[in-house]
Amino acid sequence: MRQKDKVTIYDISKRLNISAATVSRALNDNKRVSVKTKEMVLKAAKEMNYQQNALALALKSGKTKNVGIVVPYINHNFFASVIRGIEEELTPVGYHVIICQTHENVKNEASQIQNLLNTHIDGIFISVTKSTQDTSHLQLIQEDGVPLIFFDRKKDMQGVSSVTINDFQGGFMATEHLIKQGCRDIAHLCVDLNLEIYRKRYEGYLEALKTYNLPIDKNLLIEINSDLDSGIDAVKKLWQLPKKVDAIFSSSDYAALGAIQELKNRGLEIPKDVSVVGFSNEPFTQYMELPITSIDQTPVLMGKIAAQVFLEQVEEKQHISVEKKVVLTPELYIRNSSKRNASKKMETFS
Amino acid sequence: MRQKDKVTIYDISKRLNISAATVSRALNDNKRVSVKTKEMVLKAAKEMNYQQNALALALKSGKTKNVGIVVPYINHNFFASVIRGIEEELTPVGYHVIICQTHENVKNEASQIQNLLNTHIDGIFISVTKSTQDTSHLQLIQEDGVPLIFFDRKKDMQGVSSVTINDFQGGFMATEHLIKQGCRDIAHLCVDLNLEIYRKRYEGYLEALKTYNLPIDKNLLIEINSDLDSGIDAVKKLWQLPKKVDAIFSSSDYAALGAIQELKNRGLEIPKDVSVVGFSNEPFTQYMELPITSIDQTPVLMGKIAAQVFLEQVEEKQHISVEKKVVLTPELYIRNSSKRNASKKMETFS
DNA sequence: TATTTTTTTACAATCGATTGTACTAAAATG
DNA sequence: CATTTTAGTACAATCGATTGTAAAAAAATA
Repeated sequence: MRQKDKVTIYDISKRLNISAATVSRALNDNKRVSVKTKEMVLKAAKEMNYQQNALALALKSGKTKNVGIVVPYINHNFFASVIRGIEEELTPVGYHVIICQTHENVKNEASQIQNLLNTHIDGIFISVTKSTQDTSHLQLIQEDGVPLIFFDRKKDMQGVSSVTINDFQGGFMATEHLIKQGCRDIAHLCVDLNLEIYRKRYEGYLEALKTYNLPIDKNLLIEINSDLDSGIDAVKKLWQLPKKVDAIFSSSDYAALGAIQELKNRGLEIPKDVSVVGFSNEPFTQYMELPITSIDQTPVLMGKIAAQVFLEQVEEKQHISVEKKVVLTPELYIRNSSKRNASKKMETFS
Repeated sequence: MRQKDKVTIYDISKRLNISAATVSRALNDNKRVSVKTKEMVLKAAKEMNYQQNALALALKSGKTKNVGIVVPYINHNFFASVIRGIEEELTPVGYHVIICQTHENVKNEASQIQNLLNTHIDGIFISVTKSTQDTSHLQLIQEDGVPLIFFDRKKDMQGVSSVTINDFQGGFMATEHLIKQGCRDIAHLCVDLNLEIYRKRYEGYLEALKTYNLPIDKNLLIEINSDLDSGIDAVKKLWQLPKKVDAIFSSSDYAALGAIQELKNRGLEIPKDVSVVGFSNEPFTQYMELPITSIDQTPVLMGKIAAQVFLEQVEEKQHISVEKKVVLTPELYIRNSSKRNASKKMETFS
């Protein structure tokens, strides 16, 4: 059976000697069709293995039952997990999910969006690139009347919903945890402060220090990229300072790992001499010999909530698309890289 | 501009006082339209910001420029990377990628496929679930005349192309490497031997032992799941044997990690006492304090090749869809978990 | 039985682009 | 100048499903 052999309502109508319109109405359980005819049509449809042509429907209705997801990288655990969450929520209600990646490039972002709009998508989920400043390509989505939902990395746009985590709280929790473990001189490795998510984590860190009456030392703020080498470099910089820190809170798990490696190289004991906390709860953090304490961003949940927000917006009959800002609470996973009480002897892995 | 405000060829035709057919032909650079008219139409189209309606085109042509990818889990590094490869290859030529995950459940697999076929997909890429035995849902794809391409986990079906890695060679390489490091009693942790990929790795392991005239001891074959605990259990079982092994080749990186942890718990030195090699080159293997030697499956490349095979098949004018079996060569990444020469002192991480 | 009301079904337009056929010009030929 | 050829354009059908309007058939009423 090739595509062209697909059964249509016309085939059914011919076989039953009724009009295609009646077949269509019968299939849609319209009251204008007699019960007898309905049964007849339904039976024939089943026998002939009729499948509704989604394209024709989409052309007529303007709804494709497809949504687009735009992320920097699809194979990063965080984004893949958000996508999974969205997918799990939308597939059961008949949507398909189209994935696009931008490689952190705004130009790609714009063209992917243009592409999606052209495909007549029913909605777009996006986590913007690090370099996205101008939002004109995002406004195109609004102008087309397509629901738009930000997750994690958002831009401030009127009428656009978003699902994020409370990065401020995450930063606070991480720092507070370190303080409660007895740490007093806590360094912070931060990624680009121009980005809201990283800035908020930094502000949370500051707030925790303030709350517990600890001094704030600007020298303990090190700017990094989100990679292993940055963590190594950061420790090298920190150890050039006269006063040595006894804890590091890194906005990146990768940098936290690099920091740990460099600290060990210098013969320091973790967490006894220096405690370390990361951010993102990347899978590897729990697999390490020395598992790393980290903040979990609940990405699957984030995806699910984003999907729910979308569905609400779509089903909103009155088109009063109220913007909705959902902020999820991050979770602290305490592991051996910061567990001072349990650190006399290194526990079994896991 | 709402959906309905989208500019159509009729809008252009009205403005220029010509027929829509001429506009269509002009836009498609048909020779039956004069150069003057073409220029006029192109100019108007640009001014009015005309965008071709992909749905109408799809309905007419039967081609949607969408492909489906079906995988067990989208947020597993391997699959996410293959998807990325496919996406990178197909997006530039105008395709969109629709992702479906099966959660290793055949029933989901069947319904996802049914869904995709219903959406008039131009092709389907699939890595089947572990439990997929019956292939009737896959045959539906063929019967619909939709190109089907297997990657990694395939089924033997006539006329269906596939892209896999040479698992036999991977098993051989891993084992040979251990032998060359001086190991003589090599255990193998294997996942379900009913699955071709795992069975081939096992066969590669056997072949390497044979090649180097090492005895084959069935007691050194331990069946595992692909997780950390399985690795721990495997070592416990192995250490109940009278003779202790000096190397472990695991078909799973996770189990390899578990094995390493258990070995360390027992006070054994790695790689001096026992060398360990994993499979898949999961990202965490290189981040460990003791980085793990592993076999890389080049997933991004696998995706790209799969996409190319698909494109060839689609562009095949004569519909002589020749089945094509591409087998990629795996790569061995040697790291400290098996590097005996360099193991007097543990090297810096990375 | 005649008329009105209700039920049921058919016709035709629509969504937007493509394409075979037909027709009207203009250019080329005798 | 008349006729043939060619270029350029218009008309209409098509893809498959939906839906407003009209018409036919059946049922209910006078």
